[in-house]
Amino acid sequence: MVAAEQQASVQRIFSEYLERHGHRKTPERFAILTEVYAHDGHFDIERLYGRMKTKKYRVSRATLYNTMDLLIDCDLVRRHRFTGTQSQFEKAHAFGQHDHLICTTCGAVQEFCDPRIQQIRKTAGEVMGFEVRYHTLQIHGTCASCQEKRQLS
Amino acid sequence: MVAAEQQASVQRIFSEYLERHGHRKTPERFAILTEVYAHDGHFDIERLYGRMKTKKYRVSRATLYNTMDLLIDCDLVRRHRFTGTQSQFEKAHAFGQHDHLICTTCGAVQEFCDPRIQQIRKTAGEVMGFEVRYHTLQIHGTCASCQEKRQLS
DNA sequence: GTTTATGCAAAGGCTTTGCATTTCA
DNA sequence: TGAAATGCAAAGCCTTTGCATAAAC
Repeated sequence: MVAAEQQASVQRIFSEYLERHGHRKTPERFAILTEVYAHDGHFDIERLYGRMKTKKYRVSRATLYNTMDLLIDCDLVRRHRFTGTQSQFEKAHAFGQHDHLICTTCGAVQEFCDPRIQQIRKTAGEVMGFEVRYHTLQIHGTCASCQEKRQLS
Repeated sequence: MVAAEQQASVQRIFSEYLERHGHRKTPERFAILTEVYAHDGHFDIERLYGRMKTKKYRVSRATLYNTMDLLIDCDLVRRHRFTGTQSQFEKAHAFGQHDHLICTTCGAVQEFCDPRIQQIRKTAGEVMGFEVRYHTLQIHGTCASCQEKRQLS
């Protein structure tokens, strides 16, 4: 799927979600969604705020926080709490499920993918009578680069 | 392992850790470890602070935060960031590895265990040249109780 | 006797809240 | 027109920091 198609797709999903829940379709909300889907990777509110400030849409931080909640609720955005108090966000639609390796030394975040996690999700849900919506798997340790640096010292 | 043996074991581990890293063996540090291992389940700093205030040892919040960092560093305590900004902690020694189901409706946290996660850890580490230390797997969704309530309404 | 840890309070950083103003329906 | 969203600034909450005091080594 090319970027333009993806934009159209997520805009439609968001629009239907807002309608279904009786929320208003404000230009700010769609502008935020557009900006979120214009980039790959993780971002925090401050970075998103900065990116939008330099463009046509200047939205308040409060609106960014509110809109993130909506986008998370309709599964267009995922929230991560890697470390510290600051939340990291990431677009979640039409992307392969992936999880994260987090280096406890340098803080770098790498992505990886293992289909076996789907089995675990399924089993856990069945055993506990839990309706699974999404998961977060973080593997913490030392990245290859920091392992090398440690050897040298 | 009975509780007393476990206490002795983790106290020794902590003592050796402090020695190895040139940290002082203060009574506060051991009192905190004792209190942490006196209870099951998750706790936050405020709860731990409250529990210790009612007992012989009255420690400052700053010392609790500092000591948690040490206990995490020597793998006696695990930190969780389930939701919100507040960290949850949990003793980590001599307990079966487990992961968490988190209800997005009521916030309840259930534990579950699936040995297949070990394979994923292993594979991810090998493929990415990553030295795995620990992982956190959270499955988010709706718990059985909240599913029932939703049906009724 | 030094150096490190503690305790207290203040500062910090991210997030939420309150309220006046705007705008969608 | 009425209800909901926005923007701004203030307030909140958890956590970290600075510094004087106390204690480990």
